[in-house]
Order: sequence, then C-alpha cells, then structure tokens
Amino acid sequence: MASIRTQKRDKAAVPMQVTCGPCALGTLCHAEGLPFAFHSLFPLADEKRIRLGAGEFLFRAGDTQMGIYAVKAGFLKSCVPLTDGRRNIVAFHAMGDAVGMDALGRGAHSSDAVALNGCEVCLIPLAKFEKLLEHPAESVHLRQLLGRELARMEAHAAVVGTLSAKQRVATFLLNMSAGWEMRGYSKHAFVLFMSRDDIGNFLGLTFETVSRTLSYFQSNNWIAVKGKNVLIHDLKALQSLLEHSG
Amino acid sequence: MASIRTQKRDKAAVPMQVTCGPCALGTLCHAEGLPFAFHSLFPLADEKRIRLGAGEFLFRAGDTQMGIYAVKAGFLKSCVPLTDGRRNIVAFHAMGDAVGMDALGRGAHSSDAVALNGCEVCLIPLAKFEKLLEHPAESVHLRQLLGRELARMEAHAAVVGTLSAKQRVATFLLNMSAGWEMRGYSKHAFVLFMSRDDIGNFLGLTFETVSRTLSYFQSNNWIAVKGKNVLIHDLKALQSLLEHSG
DNA sequence: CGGCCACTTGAGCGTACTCAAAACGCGTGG
DNA sequence: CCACGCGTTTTGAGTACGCTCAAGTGGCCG
Repeated sequence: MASIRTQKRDKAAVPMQVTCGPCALGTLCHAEGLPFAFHSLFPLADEKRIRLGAGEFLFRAGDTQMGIYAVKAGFLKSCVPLTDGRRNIVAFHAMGDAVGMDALGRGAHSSDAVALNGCEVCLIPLAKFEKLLEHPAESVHLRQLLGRELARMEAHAAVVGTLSAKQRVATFLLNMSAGWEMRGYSKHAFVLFMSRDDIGNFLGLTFETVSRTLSYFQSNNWIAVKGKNVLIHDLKALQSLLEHSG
Repeated sequence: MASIRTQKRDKAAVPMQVTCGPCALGTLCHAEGLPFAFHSLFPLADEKRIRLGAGEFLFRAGDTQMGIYAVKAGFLKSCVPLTDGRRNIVAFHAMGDAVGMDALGRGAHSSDAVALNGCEVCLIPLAKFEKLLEHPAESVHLRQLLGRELARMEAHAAVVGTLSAKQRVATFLLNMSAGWEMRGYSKHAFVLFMSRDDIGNFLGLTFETVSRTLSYFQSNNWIAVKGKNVLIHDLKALQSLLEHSG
C-alpha cells in the first residue's frame, strides 16, 4: 500500500489564506458537470469573499438569507436540524459548488453550512443576484442548478431510505470517485475530506458501521483505506453491489 | 369510532372527468403556503390539461421534459429508479402542487410521476414557461418554489436517514395533518390517499412495519385508523415522539 | 357466494446499533 | 527526539429494531 500517501499537507494546503490565483474557479465552476458556463454568474462574487476555519459556520438554519455562496476552496457540509436537537448532514460541498439555495423558498436558511476545514467561499448578495438574473441566460442557469440540486437530493433520500449499509457506503465511494473524476482528478485515488462520523451521519449509519464496511471492502481487495486516503481497486465490484436488491 | 367514514366515494369523487369548476385551483394553488400568488403562473395551463387513471404515468425517469405540471385534482407520487430496478417514492403530490421540477437540471426527468388515483394535471409547456419567466416576479416565484422543494427534500432525507420507525410514521402523519390544515381541511381527520405499501416505500420501511406502527399508535389512543381513514386524537403525543432522540 | 387484493398480526431471524476496549494518528511539551 | 495525551478510527461482543416469511382478516366486486 505504498501508493497511499498520508495527508500531511491537508492543513498546509488550505492555510486560511487562499488567493484567487491557485483557485481555478473560472474553469472549475463547471466541475459539477453543468452544461453551461456557470462561471458567468460568479466573477461578481469576488467582491465579497469569506474565509472560514474548520468547524466555523457559514450560516445557520434560521438565518435570513444574504445570498448564494460559491465554494472557491475547501469543503463544507450542510446539516438540517432535527426536532430532537441532533443535526443530519444532507450534503457535502467542494470547490465549484453553490451553497445556500434551499433558502430561496422562505428567505431563511433551513440548514447549517459548516466548514470541514479551512475554506473560502464567495457571497453573491441577494440584490446583485436578482439583478443578474434579469438576463434570461443566467436565469436559466440558476434554474438548472436548482433542478440538479433537487434531483441530487431526491437520489440521496432514496439511497438512505432503501439501501443496505454496504450499498450506502459503496454509493458514497462511487459518488466521491465520480466527483473527483469530474473535477479532473483520479477516480481511483482520493482523500476523504470528512470524518467517519460525518460519513455515517450523511448515510444514516453509525461511524462504527462505516468503518466496518470500509474494512470489509478492503478485506475483499476492492479498495485500500488508510485513514482518510482511499484507493479504489475494483470500481465494478462496488457497482455490482448496487445491482442486486438487498 | 363512528366518526370515521369509509371511503366509498373515493373513485366516484374523481370520475376521470374533472371539470375546472369544482377544482378550486385558483385559491388552492397557494395551498402549499407559498408567500406569493403562484396561480399567476397557472391560468395559462388550462390550454393543456391531462387526465390520468390510477397507476398511469405522467412521465417516466429519462423522459425529456415537456414542461412543469400543476396538480388540479387527485394525487400523484414521484419515484426515483434505483440501480437494482426497484423504485423509491420520494414525494407525494396533491392539489396545488407543482410536479416535474427536478428535470430542470438535465432537461430530462430523473423520477417517475405516477397517478395514485384518477387525477388531473395541467402542463405548462417549457417554451411558454421560459417566456413567462421573463417577468421578474414570476421568475422569483419559481425560484421560491424550487427552493422550497429543495428544503422539503432535505428534510425528508434527514427523516428517512435518522429517525426510528415510530418517529418516521409520526412525522408522516404530522406532515399529512399539516398539509390538510394548510389546504383548509381538518388537521385531525383525513384520508390517506396512498397504500400502506406506498407509505412504507416513502419512509424507508416495510408496509408491515407501517401497519404495526399505526396499530401501536391506535393502541395508545393517539390516533384511530380504519383503512385509509385517520383520526388524530393526540397531536402532541406524536410530536413528543420526535423531541427525544432514539 | 367466491375470489382477489389490501391490510393486519404473529413468530423468528438478521442487520445495524450500542456499549466497550484497544490501536492509531497527530499535535504538544518535556 | 521521544513521551504524553487527546481525538479519531478500528475491532469486538451482545442487543434490539425492523425485516422476512407466513397465516389470518376484512372490504370490494364480479
């Protein structure tokens, strides 16, 4: 397993001071696979940049919406509050993602957005946003973005509602893999940017079950795991887990 | 339990021929609690009305999007296909709801929409839709609708991902109750318009568990159930189920 | 009345959870 | 540099919740 590097550079790579130079937002705003020039919305965003440390809140559920945020660097999670006080992670966000759109309904956020590590986001103020959307093209872009997010959330609800633990973790790995590939990185080797606890919370499992399942995949030589470093040896094996119900 | 009527009129009430007269869409399009005049979008829809029998598809996952649909009468469900061939219900739709918005991302639907009984929907063709949205007010309305739907789906993902069976069924009953109240009906007495199987599929449970849980609630005198007829005696008891984790 | 379908209820099982302990990584300080 | 301590992760053992399989009930329609 010499090919798995440790992640020493994690914090060094995001030293709380991210400049726009290395942040290739211009090209990576398409990273979501959007069929349009999403970055046409975001150059404006430079005027209001926000830096967050690990664990800091971008916004909290209930906060009135200031605008929409574009992730320039680092990673965040979206958590919806439950009636019993717990929080459930419903999405992870990486470079190029838009965050905060669920507030467009009420004008107030229905979820928290929390930085997983040092990260930087751009705020597009609501007023500017409205003005920008007077252009039909941008208006269509936003609708597509929202539609895509809605479809993604529907798929996630189906995953946590029906699949077994092994299937959920496999789906998670495959989605991470596809996400990195879409951003131009390897689909076989990547670093999980969240804890086992976060993965479990996201998938509706305990962190012990996540850990056990990853170990199981590794014992089958489908993957290699070392801490947050993942190496996928057999994508097809993971996919085939999803093809048979149960 | 004499106050629970049987549902003899179910099919008679929706006899495959719904006129616009009894369908109070004009006022009920606000039924979702939208803070705007949603019906300003939908008068146009009259030009293309669609009637569906129970079990008929409004559209299927993969179909190219023709437009957005407004439910005028009856009930539908949205189902996302899983890789193993099964389908998972991610939403139910009633009078006044908009259906098909998850296709705005790809231009193709990512879920099926299936009629639960005889029902009638209005199609707003995509072209007309785009033209209508040139008006800023309507554009904002649609964004709010999408944001609301997104927030609702996030909440649903959290429910099926973290809550126990009793909590899920309680949440479901409370949401049904709130939905009927919002539409001007009783929040204590209503008719479930879907089967136990559909409820289970929606909540990530088996229909046996749904049935057992309803019986349990009834044995506690929190509700009365007879077939699809529900009478809620103790809303607070159901709510208190959600206040303590586990 | 008979058949069908949706629903209810029961008994036993299996997956994922709970509780618990040990190993590991990482930052800090001697 | 190594020792220490904290938090995360791994692994284990027992439990419980919801699932599976199965029988029985009730409503509806031919």
